Formats: sequence, C-alpha cells, structure tokens
Amino acid sequence: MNDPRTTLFRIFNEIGIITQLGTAVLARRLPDGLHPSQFNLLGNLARLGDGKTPADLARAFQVPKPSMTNTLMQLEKRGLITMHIHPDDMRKKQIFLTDAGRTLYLEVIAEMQEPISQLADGIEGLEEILPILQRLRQKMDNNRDI
Amino acid sequence: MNDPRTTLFRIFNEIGIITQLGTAVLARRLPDGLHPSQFNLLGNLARLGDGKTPADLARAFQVPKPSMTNTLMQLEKRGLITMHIHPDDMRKKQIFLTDAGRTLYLEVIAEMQEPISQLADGIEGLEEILPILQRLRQKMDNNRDI
DNA sequence: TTGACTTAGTTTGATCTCGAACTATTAATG
DNA sequence: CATTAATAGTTCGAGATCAAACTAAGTCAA
Repeated sequence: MNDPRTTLFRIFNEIGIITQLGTAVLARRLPDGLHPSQFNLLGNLARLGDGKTPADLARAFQVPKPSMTNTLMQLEKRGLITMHIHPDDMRKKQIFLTDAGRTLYLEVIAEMQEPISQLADGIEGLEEILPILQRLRQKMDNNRDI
Repeated sequence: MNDPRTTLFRIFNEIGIITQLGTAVLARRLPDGLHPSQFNLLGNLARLGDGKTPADLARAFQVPKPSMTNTLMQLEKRGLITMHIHPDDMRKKQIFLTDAGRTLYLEVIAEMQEPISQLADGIEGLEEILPILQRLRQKMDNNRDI
C-alpha cells in the first residue's frame, strides 16, 4: 500500500476516529433528543461565559449562521438557554444559560467522569499531548483560510 | 471559571475542534458535491483495501447501516466505487474502488499536502503524539460499549 | 436626511444522518 | 426437510446541517 500521508495526516485520521467514538460515548449519556452539538454549545457557554451573540457562537464553532439558529432554538425550546435582544443593537441577541442549562451541563459532565477516567487509565503521556494539541488547534484557528 | 474536566476531557475538546477545522480544510478541496464522509470512505478503501461489505464498513466507521447505504450510493452514482453481489452470500455486497475513485483519492491527498505541511511546520512533538493517539483510539475501539 | 452599504438573524430548500420497520437470504434447530 | 432465528441491505420518516436568499437594523457618506 503506497501511502503518501505525513505524520500530521495520520494524526488527523486518528483524531477523526477518536472524535467519532467519543461523541458516541457522550451521546449515550445525553437526555433524549438532546444532540451532541447542542450539548457542546451548552458547554461553551458554561465554561467560557454566556452573553454572546449567535454570530459570535457561529464563528467560534465554525458553523454557518443557520446551523446556529437551529441549535439555539432547540436549546431555548428545552429551557436550557434564554435569548434576549441586545440592549445596544436591536439586530443582535444575547444568549444566556438558564439554571436548568447549567445544571444539565454539570450533570452530564459528572456522568462522563467515570468512562473518561476508565479510558485514561493505563494510557501514558496524555498530559504531554494536551499542550501540543492546543498549539495545533490554535494554529488552525488562526489560519482558517488555508 | 470552575471547570470540572480532566486532562482527557480537555483532549477530547481540542480534538473535536481540530476535527471540525480539519474537515473544513478538506471540504474546500473536494469536487463539488462530494461530502467529506464520502471521501473518508474512499480513503479507507484506498489505504486498507477494498472488497469489504457495507456492514463491514458501517462497523469500521461506527455509523448505522442506512448511513452507509446512502454514502455508498452517492459514491457509486459518481462512478468512484462499484458494488458486486458477494459470490458466497447473496445477501452481501462487495465494495471495490474504481480507477476513477483511486485517482480522485490520490489527487485530493496531493492537494492536501501543502496546507498540511504548512500546519505541521513549527509545531514540535507531532511525531510523539501519534502513537499515544493511536493507543487511545485502539482502547476506545475495544470499549465501544462504555 | 437620504441612499448605499454592512451586519444580524431567519426562512427556504436540498442533502446528510440515522432509528425503526421492512425484504431477502442464510443459518440453526427440531 | 420445515420452521425459526439471525444477518445483510434497503426504505421510510424525522431531525441536523448548511448554501442562498431574505428581512430588519445599524453605519456611513454626501
């Protein structure tokens, strides 16, 4: 098999599979009908702070605006976020976590602790790869036009 | 910011973002209408060998059978794969790359070389993280029920 | 103020994804 | 054998994703 792929190519391949399998682990622990993309948005608001606009979030997640509109509507329908007109600009909305949203995020994260630590157990070097992945992600983030 | 996530949790987060950004880089180089999931299937056949059944491929990619049916139909419609009844079992099909499919895969991979090496340039430790990611992926692959 | 331009978000329509139910074929069991 | 169970793949319907076009609101120049 003539494989022209470089190391980074293979890394992307592994990462893609890990993402797929990891998303499945998460999805099994989400309440019925809550999609992983919706939970990830919840996590962003919980960890990095809420009050952002849909456009901010669409940029952060690198998804088109209509996708973000839909994700936000699903979360609002479940009462996990609220959307308010921005006080300084009537075009904008501001997104806030509700108590229910914050609680649900923490509950799911708690459910994930055991399977995650079970996976981490016995794999050496995880601490070391995190900063390298962060640098790679940052470089890709700063070069979104390549 | 009280963040209850462990190292592996953060790794999953970084990996998810990298996958998203990397998929966008790939998608920009695919022929019109060819979806990344379809290209990934092409890559699996090219790198790991063809002749597998749709059920094999669905298991390998951890996607439901109807998703694989659709992906294969799109690739067949484009003439990138062929499907034959399995000689030993009329229920099964065997999937083969066409010359056009193999050529397209290699062309897109070639297009990806420059942006990939540009990304890899200046990031230390990529060689080191590949085997760790491979171990993590294998462990997740062997524990798909967690 | 007016008009052209920009930005924020939604609507629409097309495609991807996938759970549930279906058909066809093979395997297992009596 | 005949019957039942298991497996392979498809069809169907519902939700997610997203490009293109749209409405509404803000900006800027003359």
